[in-house]
Order: sequence, then structure tokens, then C-alpha cells
Amino acid sequence: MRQYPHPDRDNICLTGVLYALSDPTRLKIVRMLAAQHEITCGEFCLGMSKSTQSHHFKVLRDMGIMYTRLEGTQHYNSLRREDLDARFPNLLDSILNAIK
Amino acid sequence: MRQYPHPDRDNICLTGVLYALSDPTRLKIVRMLAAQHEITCGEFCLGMSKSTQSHHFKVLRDMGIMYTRLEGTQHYNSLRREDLDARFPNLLDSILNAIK
DNA sequence: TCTATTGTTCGATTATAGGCGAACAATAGA
DNA sequence: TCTATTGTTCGCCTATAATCGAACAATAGA
Repeated sequence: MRQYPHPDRDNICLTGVLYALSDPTRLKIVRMLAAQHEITCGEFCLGMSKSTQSHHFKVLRDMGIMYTRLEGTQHYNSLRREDLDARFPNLLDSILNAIK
Repeated sequence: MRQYPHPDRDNICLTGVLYALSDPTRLKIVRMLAAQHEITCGEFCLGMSKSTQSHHFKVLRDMGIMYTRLEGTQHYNSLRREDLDARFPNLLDSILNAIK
């Protein structure tokens, strides 16, 4: 596999984003991405099996929230901030600014 | 039953709100409430059984999104705008302003 | 080429969620 | 008191989701 499929900006849907972020683990991942720009899959310390983490990464990718870039054996993940802000202004910020 | 239990403002949780709004039917209900202030359960024309609608109302109430006031046999529902805005600034507006 | 590393995918299990009809509860009004 | 209206709750079914371990894929490096 050369690269993962990512939905383009116009195909990111609101309920999909809300669904993805309604899971505490995924919200935590997004908070980390918001603070750190690029994080490899192994660097999130989430306390669960790799396969479960991989599942959450896939949801975030499929919903258009996270972008994954492959480099060697590592997968670098980043938040699709510009796309999300363009499609749903203020949504991401209001979520990130919310008290936990 | 005299009145439904509603969580108070400080107990409204972010993932709960996101979860509640990630369902298209519930998002539709919230959009209607945002446009109309008070709506009785029977006035939402959602095209599904009453019991299913009741289920969605309960989720919205339990998550702190909707307030239900009883008057006679009718239940008047309203959006908990102030509480939501106070707890999660801009969140509700960004969702309501999002293109469908 | 062989091995270690990184991460995904598969299959199974368990829990949660959405949907329905039927039964129930509360009130209004005759 | 009886009946109609409004809406919830209950029990059930089906679909989706979270989780895990095992197997797999791709690359880096020896």
C-alpha cells in the first residue's frame, strides 16, 4: 500500500466528524495532534492493543479528521485543521477549547 | 411523573454532546429547536415510530441538550442554548452553522 | 537474505444503539 | 367516570461499534 485513502474536503460530513470525536480515545488522539503536528502511531500512549488503536486511526482518517503520511515503516499522522476549519468554521476550535 | 431529570450545566459532558448530535435524526431535532424555541413532541415530523422518537428525545435530554417542560398531556421541548454556550462556547453555533 | 520494527487487517466476542409494536401513565374533556 | 390524546417505557430484534490476539504486509538494517 502506497498511501491511505483520505476523503477530500467537500466529502467530510458533519455527523461523521461528531461521531468520530464522540469517542474519548479518539478525542484524546485529536487533542494530541492539535498540540504536536505530526505523531507516529506508536507515539500515542493510549493503553490499549495496537489493533484497537489502529481501528481508531482508521475512523479518524475515514471521517477526514486525520491525515496519515507513510515514511518507511512509520506512519506520520496530522490533524486536517485547514480542511476542517474550511468546511466547518469554528467547530474544531470550539471542541479543542472545551474544558475536558 | 412531575418532571424529567435534566443534568445541570456543569454535568454536561463534551463527548456526550458530540455523541448525541452525531445522529442525523437528533441533529435534525436540534436544528428545528434552534429555529423554533418550543416544540411539542408531536410537532416534529420525523417519519418514524413514536417510541423511536421518544428514545431520541431521551438521549437529547440526558445529554443536557434539550429541556422538556410538561404541560397537560403535552411536552414542550426547547434547546438548552445558554447552558451549552456557557459550557462549550461556540460549539453549538458552529454545528448549527455547518452546511448540512 | 534474514530479522526486527511498525502498523494494519482479520475473525471473534461483547456491548451499545436504533428501530418497532404493545403496554402503560397522565391529563383533558365530555 | 369514561374516553381520547399525548408521550414514555418495555421487550425484542438487528445492526453497528469497541476490543483483543493472531496473522499479515512493508520496510529498514544487518
